[in-house]
Amino acid sequence: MIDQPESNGTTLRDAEPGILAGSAHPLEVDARTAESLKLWVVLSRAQAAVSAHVAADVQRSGLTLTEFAILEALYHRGAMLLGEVQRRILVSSGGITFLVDRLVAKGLVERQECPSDRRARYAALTPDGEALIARIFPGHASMIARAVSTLSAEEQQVAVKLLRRLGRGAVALAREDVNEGG
Amino acid sequence: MIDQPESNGTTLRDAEPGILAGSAHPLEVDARTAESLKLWVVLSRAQAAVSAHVAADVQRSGLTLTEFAILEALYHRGAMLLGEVQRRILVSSGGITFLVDRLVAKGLVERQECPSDRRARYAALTPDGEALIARIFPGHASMIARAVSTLSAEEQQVAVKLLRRLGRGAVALAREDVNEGG
DNA sequence: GTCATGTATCTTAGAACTGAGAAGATCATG
DNA sequence: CATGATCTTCTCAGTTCTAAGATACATGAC
Repeated sequence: MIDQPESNGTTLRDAEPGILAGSAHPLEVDARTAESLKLWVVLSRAQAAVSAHVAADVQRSGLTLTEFAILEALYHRGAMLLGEVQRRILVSSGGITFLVDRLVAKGLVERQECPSDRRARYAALTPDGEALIARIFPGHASMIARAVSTLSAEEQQVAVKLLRRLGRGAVALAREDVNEGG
Repeated sequence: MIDQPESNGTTLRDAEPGILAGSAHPLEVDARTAESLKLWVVLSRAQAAVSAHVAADVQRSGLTLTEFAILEALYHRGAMLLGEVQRRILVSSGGITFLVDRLVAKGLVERQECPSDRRARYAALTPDGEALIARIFPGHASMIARAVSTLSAEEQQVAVKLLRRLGRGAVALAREDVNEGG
């Protein structure tokens, strides 16, 4: 976590990427591009702000955000191949090995062989892991609800629609680039 | 970056936190909370997806995202105290020392004494640093505009308003918690 | 069969941080 | 001016993760 969490009340203050009036440099982009830059900034800051809440909550159970994401995925989806978990929580292949190792050491997760493919392994919750996630998930959920409660239910629905489209669009664009560039 | 970027076309696929139909467990939260959880998931995924574009772009100049954020802040705001930069780009106090050291080693940034407070140091762009950021910023800006172009200009404005309020609200809530808890 | 290619996980080195605390400077107060 | 509280940066050990390659298995063409 970032230290000096309050200092002078300007932590996480509004972005104002400096492109606007009062900048040390003249305007360099048109208004439309400026709005896109602002979107990128507020998107990152909102995510960081909510993430700080979630991380603090999860940390009280002795878990990192990423560890919790794995437990939650296994809880709600059942056992999954390591590669599936990896793509779902967006870490590298080395990262998923590292994380599952750590959860195994904590006794929360176990590896299981895959009968149809001897390269692959399942990750599955142990009884301890299932008990832990079942115990903390409800509080976790209401904690998130509180963290985003600045938006009304209707506004949250609008935000979900826009963000889902934004995310999907960015992923699709990245795939296009890969296909054209490679 | 995460490897296996395409594999089976389901990377970054839609979240569906597993709380809905077909889950291995019964519904555990009400619809309102489920929508908040979904907001948290799509927020994180959208941020990650756009961030991947930005990081790839910036990496072509031999910079990390965080290094670029520092250069951009100094470019648009002029020299800043290390603590100001730290709060602006959201890293730890150790992190800002580390990052500025690295930018100094690259010849892009220099430290300057603060005449009114001998504890403090300014970070300022060197001519090389200024030339670099001036050269890459326009392309960077249009690259971001492209990454978020799935949303129309009007939708981007709506998203900015909602995300700004969401971020501010979450930060305010965190401060409340600190004041009550400490 | 066997060869080439692709896939799934693991290993390793090291990059990019965080967190705790030290050291020095400043500020507020009596 | 003391004295203590608070900043500001820096140090350093440790954590979390990435990238690249290794290993082992699978799959399809021949």
